[in-house]
Amino acid sequence: MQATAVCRFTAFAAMGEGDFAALGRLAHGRRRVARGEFVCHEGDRPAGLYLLLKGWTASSLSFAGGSRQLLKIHLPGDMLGLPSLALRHCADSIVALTEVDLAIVARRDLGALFERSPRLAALLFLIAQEERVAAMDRLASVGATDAARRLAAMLLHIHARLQRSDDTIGDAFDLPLTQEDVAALVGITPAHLSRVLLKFRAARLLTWTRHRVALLDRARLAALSGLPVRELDRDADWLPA
Amino acid sequence: MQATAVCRFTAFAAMGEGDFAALGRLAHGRRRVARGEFVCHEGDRPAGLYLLLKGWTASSLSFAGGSRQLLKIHLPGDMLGLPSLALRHCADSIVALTEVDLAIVARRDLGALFERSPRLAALLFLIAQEERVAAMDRLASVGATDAARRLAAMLLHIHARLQRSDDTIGDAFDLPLTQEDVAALVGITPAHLSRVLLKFRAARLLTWTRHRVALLDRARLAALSGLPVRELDRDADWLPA
DNA sequence: CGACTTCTTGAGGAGACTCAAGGGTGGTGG
DNA sequence: CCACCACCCTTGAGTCTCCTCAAGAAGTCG
Repeated sequence: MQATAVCRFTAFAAMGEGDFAALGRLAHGRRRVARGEFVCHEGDRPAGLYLLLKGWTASSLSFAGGSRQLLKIHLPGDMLGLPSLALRHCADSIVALTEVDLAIVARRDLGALFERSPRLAALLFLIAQEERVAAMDRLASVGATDAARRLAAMLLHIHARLQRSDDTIGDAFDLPLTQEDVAALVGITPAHLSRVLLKFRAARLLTWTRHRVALLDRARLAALSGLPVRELDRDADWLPA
Repeated sequence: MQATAVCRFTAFAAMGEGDFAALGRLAHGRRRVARGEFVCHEGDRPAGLYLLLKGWTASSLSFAGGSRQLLKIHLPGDMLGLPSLALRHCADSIVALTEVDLAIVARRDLGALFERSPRLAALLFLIAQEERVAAMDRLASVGATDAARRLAAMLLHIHARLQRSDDTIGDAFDLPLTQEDVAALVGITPAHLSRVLLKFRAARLLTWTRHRVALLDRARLAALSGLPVRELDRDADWLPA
């Protein structure tokens, strides 16, 4: 089990030795997915459950007519397939944006986690709530703000998540998405995204070359986005011991 | 503990006697909120945790400039305040759309649930994932479709949820939202909503008088929405016993 | 009945879309 | 090492959805 995965859990509370061990036992087996390949398709029958170890994936939902919405970018440490756990058919398609390494998690083992490691289960529950907050923020951003604000919010969110697992990245990061992907993520067309980027560059808010992005003025981007910075509750004292 | 709340849990798997009892012990105390009053405000310090017993509430996020996005409509049986459990400050504001009865849930008792009723905890986890799917669907709808499609998706979703707790409602239901609220929910302006409704009525898709809505042709509305019908996994066999 | 909220409708405008063409950029193979 | 190709990004023109602002109609409640 990787450090980036563990830190999602320890973000909320300290873990005991037994919890670390139990978390390590959760995953059995590996799966490698090449860039552009799908981890699963929406509508597929049983959903696999994975921990993303290396690389980026994106989950998306397609509409008749060819339009699609990118729902979320998954980074190392994220669990894949959890929402579809509640359904008969996969809710979303998950595509590998880079070469990806997955750790396979069996449903039974997840069930056993709830039985044997209540504290860990509660932490996993908190991670799910954190994901809900992120989805709520994105919904608000997409539903109530214009393209520039959405883009600012999205870039800041990805940057903040990258920074959580590596606080040495500074303002710049590699973004293995095409502008078509980014447009599908913020809910605009690639052509319009290109125009918005033109303004951002002119305002010295960022640089964006190929797959490298540098956020030159995060404070102004944050103000533009209109979203508050979300602080995690870093010592949840109500959790079982 | 009300039947409508229990059925959110039993939707995924059967519960034992002990589970029913544990669920009943989860709530202590009641809170009544008048229509238009807030259960909590975004940015507030500690988030209360509630089970909605009676009435409707809406959670929303506001932006500078006065625009707001309604994130979710809560119906009886829904838990309130869970996403903010992961944060230092409340993520969303929750307002009572009708007179509302809440059951108060203490964080400690939630923690104890994970410790003593692993099966119930896993079911609560599944409910959280179900909420994530709903949020994903709404994000896709708002990000990738036009006003008519969004409205169709939203109405069908609320209807389906109402039908889950009362399968005698038929096609019609009371909707305690103003058109301003509905507009904020689907991410358009009230003026435009009014125009979209005009078309829907002309196409005999629905009737909409004051606070009463009848979906005359749900099949066409569903096709219009572009979203698949989500079927819950009705016997999750991986859960702890 | 009167004040208020909510809904409808109009005119004008802005943000974002479509379609299309042109120019980079990186990768691949000769 | 260079040429070619595929993909990606940019930019333009025209259009449409949706917004803003505003006024009037309709419904609701005291």
